[in-house]
Amino acid sequence: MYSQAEENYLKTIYALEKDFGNEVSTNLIAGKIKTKASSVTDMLKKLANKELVIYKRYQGVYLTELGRLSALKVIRKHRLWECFLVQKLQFNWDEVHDIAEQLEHVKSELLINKLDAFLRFPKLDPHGDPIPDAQGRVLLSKTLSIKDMKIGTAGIFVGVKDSSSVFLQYLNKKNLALGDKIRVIDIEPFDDSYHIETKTHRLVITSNVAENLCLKNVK
Amino acid sequence: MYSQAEENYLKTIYALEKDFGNEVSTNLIAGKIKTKASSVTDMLKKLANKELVIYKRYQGVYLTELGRLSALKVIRKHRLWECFLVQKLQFNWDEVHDIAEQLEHVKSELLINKLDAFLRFPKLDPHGDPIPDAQGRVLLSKTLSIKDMKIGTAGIFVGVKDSSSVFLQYLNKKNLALGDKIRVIDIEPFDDSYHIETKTHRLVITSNVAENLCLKNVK
DNA sequence: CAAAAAATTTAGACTTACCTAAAATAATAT
DNA sequence: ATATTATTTTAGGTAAGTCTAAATTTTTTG
Repeated sequence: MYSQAEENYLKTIYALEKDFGNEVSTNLIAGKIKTKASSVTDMLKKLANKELVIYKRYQGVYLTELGRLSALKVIRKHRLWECFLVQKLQFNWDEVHDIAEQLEHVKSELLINKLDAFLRFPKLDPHGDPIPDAQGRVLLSKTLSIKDMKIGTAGIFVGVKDSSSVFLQYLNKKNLALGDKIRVIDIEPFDDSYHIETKTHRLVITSNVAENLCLKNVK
Repeated sequence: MYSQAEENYLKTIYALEKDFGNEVSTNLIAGKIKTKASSVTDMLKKLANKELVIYKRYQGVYLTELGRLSALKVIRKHRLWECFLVQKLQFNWDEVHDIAEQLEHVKSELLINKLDAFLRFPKLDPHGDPIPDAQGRVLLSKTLSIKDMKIGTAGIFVGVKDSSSVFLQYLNKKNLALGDKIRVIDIEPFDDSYHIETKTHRLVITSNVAENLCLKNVK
């Protein structure tokens, strides 16, 4: 099977393809993985040799079908472990990412399928992300980031793009939780800040935050 | 913290000290870890630099107090994960060792203490081995291997020394399970084989097997 | 469209944890 | 007590994954 480093690259490339379209650049990967561009280049060559990605010098990469499925296996493991940590071990949603980053590399198909059953086949992880099934199928729910919404529209807060503990702790502090109905009251053109309101309060968020909140439309 | 390789050495040295007395030889470690003696020498120097072991060239090693506590932390994690796998995920006792070998290296004190609580603070793992507590305290239950028993005596089968799947599957096949009362009927001096009986059946085991079965005396 | 800037790759080096082969030391046997 | 054997260590090398610095290619810009 693949090394931890390889798995981390696959997972990252998968996520970046989703966010930035199908050709992912060396620097983008380096930024996400917190490594240097030269290290990324080395790894991309290795992944290309194993037919996990298509890589052409100076052109960026994208996953092959094999690469995509391999990435989804890692993502499946990561999200199932997050469910376990929150549902069974009573962790908060802002504490589980780093631990799941380790657990996702444990090798055993049987283990992950038994874990899936133990958790009663959850469909979403604690951050609202869909969990791929054993065959690598994922629901792609069409959610909007607040950045894409017009003034006056509302939606249900169903997921975050960034699941780092800093960001989630910020949301905790601001009393924003999955399931909340959020309405965009105003967008300030000067600094691109968003005025939003929930059932209980109003607040101002930066566009950076707005981008990381995923809402599902309500009519 | 320590690398996976370092943790594996600590765990192995701890186990070997128990079995073979306090000075553990390079070759013994190499045998257990399935590596070469020269690699062991390299690692022992590294562990000695970190004050985890006392090592003198050609003299073998033993753990320092720091080394012993570090080893016990790894062992604690290994055994708690084994409990989880058997009790919660319905694994058989012969399937969990290799998976626990991976899980034991996941770094998070909080995780392991929450897991401990989730499992209701088990005292023994599925192979009858005691689980160290968060402070590194272990029950050392005085059990006998069948090899140390006299003809005619009996005991309760409470643990195994070898938790490899091959050995545990052998026990399954021979219908020997933890909790069984086992009596030594006869010892054949020619080949050092043991004739034993349980409530339900009699069988002959080699001294190799006898050595790996731990019994608790009944009066 | 050429020059400057940005992105990417190459070259060479480092660390960890292994390995083989040879040398050194310890244990055993005659 | 010395010679043989077994064990352990040293020396030198490999692969994975990272790094820095320099070179190359692409993109941007005046």
